[in-house]
Amino acid sequence: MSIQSRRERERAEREKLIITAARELAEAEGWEAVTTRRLAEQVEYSQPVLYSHFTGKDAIMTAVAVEGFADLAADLAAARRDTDDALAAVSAAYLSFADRRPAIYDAMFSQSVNLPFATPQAPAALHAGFNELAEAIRPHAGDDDLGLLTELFWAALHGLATLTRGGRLPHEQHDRRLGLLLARFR
Amino acid sequence: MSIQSRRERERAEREKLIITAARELAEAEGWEAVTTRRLAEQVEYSQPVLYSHFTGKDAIMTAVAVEGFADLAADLAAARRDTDDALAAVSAAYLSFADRRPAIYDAMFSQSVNLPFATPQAPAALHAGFNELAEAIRPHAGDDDLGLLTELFWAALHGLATLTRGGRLPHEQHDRRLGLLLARFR
DNA sequence: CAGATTGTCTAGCACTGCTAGAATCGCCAC
DNA sequence: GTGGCGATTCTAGCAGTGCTAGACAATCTG
Repeated sequence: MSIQSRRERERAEREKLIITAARELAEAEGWEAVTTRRLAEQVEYSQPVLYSHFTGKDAIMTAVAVEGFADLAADLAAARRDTDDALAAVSAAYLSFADRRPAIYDAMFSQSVNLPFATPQAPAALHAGFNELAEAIRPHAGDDDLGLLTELFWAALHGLATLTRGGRLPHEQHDRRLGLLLARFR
Repeated sequence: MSIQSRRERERAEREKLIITAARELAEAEGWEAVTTRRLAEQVEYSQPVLYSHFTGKDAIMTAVAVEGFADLAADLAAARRDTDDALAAVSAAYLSFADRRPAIYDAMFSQSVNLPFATPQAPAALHAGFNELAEAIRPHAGDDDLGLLTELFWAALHGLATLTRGGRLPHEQHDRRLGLLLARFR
């Protein structure tokens, strides 16, 4: 019993190590630099070990994404707590997250399609983040369906984040663009 | 002179053939199925021929994207012409394009980062499409900067398109979400 | 028709994700 | 302690990727 639980603990630690290494490598050099070989070298194990923890590279990216949802939800919650203009603060925190951690943001919202999203089976942290957005919007929802309106607002933030990141929108007027969005939502 | 112009013509035709084959393959099976080998087989030449036309696979995707900008601009222009609610028509046309032709849409807005965007060097078709959006928005811009507002509206549409496509937003309430967006922009 | 040039292809490099089977390690009964 | 046994980990390799050097063939010129 004890010996088996130690093994499971070690296994869990190594799994965490893999996820962390993947995240750091992706943050430093982008996901295309995260190869199974480099990842294995980073955690000082051979490639096949990765496959005893995850079904494949996609699953590793998904695990990183799930971590990211928790981080994002925490950022949004903190932003909403420390201000009296919740909508502006939460929006800024969201865009800041996307800007500071583009690789994780990509894993969360642009890649790894295998995660359940708009269902109860979605990761709890994802619901938590969505709820932070929803609470920030609630005062401005009026008669509109809060869930739908939150989805729309999220989509707008996501569009700004991805288009800016991909060079489709210039960084310059970023704040004014956000200001326009906020004005249209209240 | 004549003989050289014939060669250049044949070369241009073959280049067009490559782009068309890449687009069709991507539309049928997604970009991950578009390998240089399959593409070469499709156009009935060997792989290195591709590299005498394009610097690499990215350049081929970019060429497909440029074609896509023209198609999208045409769709938006047609939508704006045949209606008296320009904003709704253009928005619906945009989302319809993203939904019907996801592979091309990805090439245009999610991949192939090498294209100049928010500069005069951007492809003419891109400016044309942007202008269609801007003209649809102009009546509702009020005192806001039309360019920035158009960028914002575009970002919102883009967010809706990509999140829906990636399974992040359920298809179901799609129309109501668009209705909310339109309501907030006029 | 010979020679030069242009164009094209064959073959191969270095890399990818992933896996079968060999080798090694750690635990347990004796 | 020590041998044996299972679980774990590694070495080696497969089939595929984008891309390219150098051999080959086709084409036009004098």
